[in-house]
Amino acid sequence: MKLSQAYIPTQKEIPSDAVIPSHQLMIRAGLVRPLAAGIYTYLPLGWRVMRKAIDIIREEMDAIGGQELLMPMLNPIEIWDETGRNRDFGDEMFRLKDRKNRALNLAPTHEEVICDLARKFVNSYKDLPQIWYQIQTKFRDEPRPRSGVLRTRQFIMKDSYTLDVDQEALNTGYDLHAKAYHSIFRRCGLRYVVVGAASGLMGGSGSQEFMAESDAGEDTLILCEQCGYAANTEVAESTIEPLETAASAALEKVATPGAYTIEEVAAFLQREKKELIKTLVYIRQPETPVMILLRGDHDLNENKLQTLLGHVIRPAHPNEIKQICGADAGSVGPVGVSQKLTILADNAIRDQKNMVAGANENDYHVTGVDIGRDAAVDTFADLRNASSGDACIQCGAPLIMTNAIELGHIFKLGTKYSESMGATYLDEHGKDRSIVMGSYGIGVERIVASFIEQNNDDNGIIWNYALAPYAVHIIPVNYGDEDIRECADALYRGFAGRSVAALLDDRQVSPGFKFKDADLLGLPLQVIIGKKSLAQGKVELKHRNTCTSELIDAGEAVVKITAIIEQESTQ
RNA sequence: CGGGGCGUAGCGCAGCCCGGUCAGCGCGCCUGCUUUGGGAGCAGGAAGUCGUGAGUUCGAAUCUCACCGCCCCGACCA
Repeated sequence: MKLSQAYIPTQKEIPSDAVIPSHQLMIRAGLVRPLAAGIYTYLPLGWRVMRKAIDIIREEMDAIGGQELLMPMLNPIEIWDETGRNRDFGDEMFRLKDRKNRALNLAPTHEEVICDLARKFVNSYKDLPQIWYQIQTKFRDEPRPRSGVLRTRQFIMKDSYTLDVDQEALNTGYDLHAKAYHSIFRRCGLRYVVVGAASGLMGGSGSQEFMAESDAGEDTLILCEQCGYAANTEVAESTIEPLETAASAALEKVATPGAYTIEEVAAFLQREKKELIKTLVYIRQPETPVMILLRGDHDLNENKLQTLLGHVIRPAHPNEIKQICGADAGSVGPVGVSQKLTILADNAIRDQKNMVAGANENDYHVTGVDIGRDAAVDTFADLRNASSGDACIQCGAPLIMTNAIELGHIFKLGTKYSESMGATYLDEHGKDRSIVMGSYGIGVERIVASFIEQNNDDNGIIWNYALAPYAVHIIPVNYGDEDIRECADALYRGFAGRSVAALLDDRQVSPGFKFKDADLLGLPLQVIIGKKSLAQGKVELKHRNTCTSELIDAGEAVVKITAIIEQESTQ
């Protein structure tokens, strides 16, 4: 491609509303343009990168026996009612009506359509297993689109689905996907980790996420560098050194005027935060109140609470707390509270003595609380967020926390969808059984954005060969100079003849302008053709990643560069 | 959905407090000449319903109200 004719709108200035590096660079390098909040156009250069990622995904999916298909993104709402997810997705699903007032939605994912296909066409165990996948646009009305293309309302996803006879067969399809995902992300050149995760709206018995380590990530991971334990904080566990057992003390009610938060109470009573009991009140839907006790320096993990209770939960409203406990949030606690209340406590406060809790009377706390003696705890469980410095549950080493971008997520769905939609097959004994399903997603934009987050410098993007929109950037310092132009054109033709994707900067702009643009676009190789070196029959070959350059014979440049690309592409 | 910020030329911004030659700057764009190894120089030029709508006022980019849009933090998030 010749830059003089290309639609690659680069810009020097950082767009004011882009905050993270990938977002800034994707706009500055002319990869994408926003149309509305969370909705982007992929410009020619950006789409070339997307296609390269898609090609890699397609190759690896085909390699595990996946069959590509394409499902409609416009769905009749009825299939979503069958599984209950029309309700569960809530406002996150785009809904619309057709001219006959029939309810439709834009698909946020495709389990329902897959299940509909499966129940129509899978009859026998002989039809299984199947791996079906597509690479297609998804729609989600995110409450808050953000971070450029990392969280958008319309995005491209590779989603695949396994259909199997039983759990064991599902495990095989699941493992194949894990293998394919490793190949995909490794080939893309991403630094990533695999973690245990929560299944959320998808349901099912297990899931793992493939996470790109990045400060821009919305997820937080707990990692053990010693034994490799890795989990999303949604589900991460840790062990805590119990506090050295303080001596039991008598209960004492003390006035704590104006002190409501853990920080305020700790400061007022001159106790450490971890000596306080953090008391929260939640409602197990529809209306059962539950009291949760945590150590003052710990945070509740709602995902764990929800899993424990097996119901949808929500924090109690202030007026509910007042009604249940007789005091406002900030002054409530387990001591002397109504016996009807279920009290759950985090493992970390089991057997702790001489702690401080709210007195269920505004502006009062009680000291000397002995959990075993004074709090009618129904169940102790792991309810807190694991945190950096906690001990690993596997090896005891200190855990670390890191932010990450969710690249892919693989789920063992089981029969949640096949049962509700009646997707069954006949087994060897002629018995009707539900198809066992798995579901597996990859966010294509997130591959691109994560790569840029992990591979950039002050001057711009640093592509690898796997994702680079073009492999070589030809930079004639002065395209108006006849010798330079002839050399540049010859290289350009030479690359075209060898199917090497090359970009030729044939614009009449200053050399500095071209260099800045080339570094911004970040193609792996730059061939710089200047008057001085060309007089010696040489051109300059510059590597974007190392910023090193060498002079090579102009006449051999095409052959030599083609060889370099072939060699480095396969590493 | 809570909290904060923003909306003025294609992009980045000033002007708003204190209403009245305030329609302005930089980059980009167009024309001409010069220039060609790190976002060139000179000269000339085009371009904005000041987000939208009401209101206050003799007069509104500026004050008031409502609405719309965008960004950030939180909630939420397969």
